[in-house]
Amino acid sequence: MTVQPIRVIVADDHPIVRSGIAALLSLADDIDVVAEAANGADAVALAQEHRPDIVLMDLRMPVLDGPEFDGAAATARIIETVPGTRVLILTTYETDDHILGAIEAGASGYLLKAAPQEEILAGVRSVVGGQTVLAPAIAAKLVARMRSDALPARPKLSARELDVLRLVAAGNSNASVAARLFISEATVKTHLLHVFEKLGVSDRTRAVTLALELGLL
Amino acid sequence: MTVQPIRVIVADDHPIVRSGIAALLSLADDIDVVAEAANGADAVALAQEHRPDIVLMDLRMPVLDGPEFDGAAATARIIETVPGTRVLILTTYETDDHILGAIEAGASGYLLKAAPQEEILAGVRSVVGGQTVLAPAIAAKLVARMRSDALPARPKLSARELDVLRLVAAGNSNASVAARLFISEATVKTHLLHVFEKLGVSDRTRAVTLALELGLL
DNA sequence: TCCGGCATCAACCGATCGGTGGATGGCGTC
DNA sequence: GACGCCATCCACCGATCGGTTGATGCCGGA
Repeated sequence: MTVQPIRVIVADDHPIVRSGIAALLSLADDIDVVAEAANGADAVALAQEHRPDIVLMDLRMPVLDGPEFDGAAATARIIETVPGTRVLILTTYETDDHILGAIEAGASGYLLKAAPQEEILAGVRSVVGGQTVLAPAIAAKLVARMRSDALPARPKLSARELDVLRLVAAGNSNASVAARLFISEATVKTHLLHVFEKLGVSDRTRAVTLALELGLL
Repeated sequence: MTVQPIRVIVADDHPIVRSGIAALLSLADDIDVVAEAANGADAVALAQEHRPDIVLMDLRMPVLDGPEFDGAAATARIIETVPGTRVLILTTYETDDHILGAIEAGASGYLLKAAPQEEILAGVRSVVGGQTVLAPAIAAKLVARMRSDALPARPKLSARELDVLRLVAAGNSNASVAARLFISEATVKTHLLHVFEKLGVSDRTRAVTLALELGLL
């Protein structure tokens, strides 16, 4: 009674890398490389044919004639069309701009090609077990990204200006803002004019959208 | 010539958990527990006093009198005031809503209390080495969060209504929108009125902010 | 054919907005 | 004291907005 091995397809445009990964995986008794793909389109076709447990996907592969499939697009296509197959992304650099694209496309793991062999094998086993795997460097980038999303620049509107702008953003007229803040409409308009000056805009709507973009609201 | 051990403070409001973690860490020759804290304020004070390599921080601790410090706030305070000290967050549940707060506060790692002991020890060593550590379940939550951010709900404004609304959001008057879309101002106003109806608002500013909230723009 | 959704357009009118003069007073810093 | 920033306020006026009437025409589906 033998345990079913993890069936893997390796997708990378560099033959040496592809063979190297395949050779590494072949050393593991519980992993079986069922096919190799040199580009995204082949990866999708082979995945649909073999229905593997995992596709090891290089993020950066050339886009060939016909349907355009870079790593992220191929990932999305596989996840969409081959139920039960997970995609483990291999990237060369942690600075790879396509990482977020692959996240959005539904990949289950992200490892660096430069990772120790044990880490890649462990990653394969974890992903089959339903886990999400992030190489530490990629986790750091992800965290930094979320941190930068959360902490945008902090400018220079006064507390009162922000009070007024918040109420305007919620759809209040100047008269309504005035009533809510117990001030006159003239004061509201003055605050708004100051806001317009500071943000370099000339209408309330743009003031609000820009303030949102800048994280002021 | 002995290697300098990793100096750790353990912060958790439950004595049993605290002792358990401290005992686990004491088993490791390269880790030295220098203090224990029962709440965020104590964690901050002890970190400032001992300047450890790492604070193991429970995310959910009661907020006591005086400065209010839950796990995330204490994390921010430590990172701000104790250079060289990193914070490794321990959470009970991967569904913990405070995880993102801790990320934003600058924590370097996130592990589940239920993780295997080796994983916690490895996490401590990795974080001291400058790496970011994510427990798989937490990585999955982070990834899911980024994915949901990327794929917001998609409602029911027509293409033309969205065209108009986008230009309005950018600060264009109705006349300017009309010129840019090669239509009359009356048409712009009609589209806007339809947008107001569909979104249940009565002014352009609120239409824009709501559309942004709903992911329409 | 009918119907609904969408895109386009007009005229009119009251409400609201944005801009442009002004103004006072409080506070903190030099 | 002078200065800058902030908060508050006024009157006036042209520009713009939102709402309310209408209208036509195109397209796709039943």
